[in-house]
Amino acid sequence: MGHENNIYLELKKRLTLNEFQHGTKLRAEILRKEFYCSASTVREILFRLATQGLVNFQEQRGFRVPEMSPTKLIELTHMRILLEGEGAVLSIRQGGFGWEAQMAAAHHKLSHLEKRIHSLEDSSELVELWFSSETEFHQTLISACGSATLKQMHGIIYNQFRQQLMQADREFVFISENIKQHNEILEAALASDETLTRKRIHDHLARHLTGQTASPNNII
Amino acid sequence: MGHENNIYLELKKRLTLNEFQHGTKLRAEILRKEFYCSASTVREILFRLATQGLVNFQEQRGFRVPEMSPTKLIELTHMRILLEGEGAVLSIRQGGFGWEAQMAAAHHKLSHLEKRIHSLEDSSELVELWFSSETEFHQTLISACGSATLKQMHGIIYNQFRQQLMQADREFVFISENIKQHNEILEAALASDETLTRKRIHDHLARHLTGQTASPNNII
DNA sequence: ATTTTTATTAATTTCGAGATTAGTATTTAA
DNA sequence: TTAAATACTAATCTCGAAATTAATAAAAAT
Repeated sequence: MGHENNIYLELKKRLTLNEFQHGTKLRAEILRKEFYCSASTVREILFRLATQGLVNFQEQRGFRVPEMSPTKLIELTHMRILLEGEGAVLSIRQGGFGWEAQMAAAHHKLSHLEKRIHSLEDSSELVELWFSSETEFHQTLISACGSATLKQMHGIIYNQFRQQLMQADREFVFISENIKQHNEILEAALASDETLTRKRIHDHLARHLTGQTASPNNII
Repeated sequence: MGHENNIYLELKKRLTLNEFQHGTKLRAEILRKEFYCSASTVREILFRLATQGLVNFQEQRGFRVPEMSPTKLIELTHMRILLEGEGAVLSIRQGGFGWEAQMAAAHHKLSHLEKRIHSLEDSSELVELWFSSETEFHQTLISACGSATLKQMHGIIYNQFRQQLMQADREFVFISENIKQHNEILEAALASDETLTRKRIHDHLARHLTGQTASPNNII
């Protein structure tokens, strides 16, 4: 039926949403039962995910979900600042009105959600929704850069970033600082201020550069 | 024996050295004979290479070597400028004496080779050697940046860049402009001039931003 | 003559089993 | 008792063949 690609996407989604525990062994023989396919097919998929950095592979000892690593999170953050900064600047130059409208829309969605979450006691249901809205906001930011390659690279980095961050960041969703920062990025972008946009993307992500956000202490 | 990884590296090397023609179909059934392994093993490897962008995959119609695309080359060049610029600046800050020595060594090797090629009629034998020296020079440039992630991303981009460029650039190896540019990059880096290093990396690669170097006309 | 349908061929995709290797428990020797 | 050697178990890796799908050629219909 050729649904191998579906399995690939499903596994990728689970890995980026951190539905596996860090360090978990991913046995083809086990996963095959869940997806009703052969172990070879799963193995093929795991290799693909390994090339994207979402699973680790060691010869003769199989596949594992990568462990958390403060260093890695810092590196990924640095890459995000670099790629999103560049992508946003290019989008400002080439995006035009269409892009600006998309930015406004993406931010509106995200902002609305953040405010709702902020005023709720139990927001666990909305967190998943927030994740996808946050992704959309940052993707839209670079969407008009004109380079499929840059967007693809950013995708790889972003997914690994998510995987590293785990649920550690859930608390931050509540903090009004986050709402403010997304708003500031939007403002700078719509004002076509390239330098300021770069700075605000940096400031928004800077909290991950200290090696704090990935520490087990921060997990809810 | 677990030599699958060797096959992976061998194929990767061939793809980046452009030993296959652009657009060539890569049939697992054919390649398996060359490597004395099964078609499944080859298929697994081709999937891995596809994730790196070195081969294209289409569902139910197999694997192909990517076609040449001026647009793609421009995008890859842009990424190289971004990543190498950043990596070089970080290396300047953190590399110290050890890195400076490595830079000098890598440049010396490359420079020596370029001069020899420049004074020869038939340099086809040395071109392969030049390729690896050029790679080493640019890798050394970012080697002390302190980010394995950045280096890995750069590797992916660099390989695709090579693949796109094909033999189109062989002529340029002869041109003294190239020797000069490598020298200027070294000078700026050893002088710890971050802005100038960035500019010279840009200028060195800028000839690929016009959409000329990938055109079939330029092929020797 | 052109298009549509059907049969043939050649490719891709999936599978389960056999071969190999790692990990663990047991036995033997010092 | 500890260390080394051996036997056992459970995993990974490789393979060739069967099932599926695409590409092509031949036949039928408009």
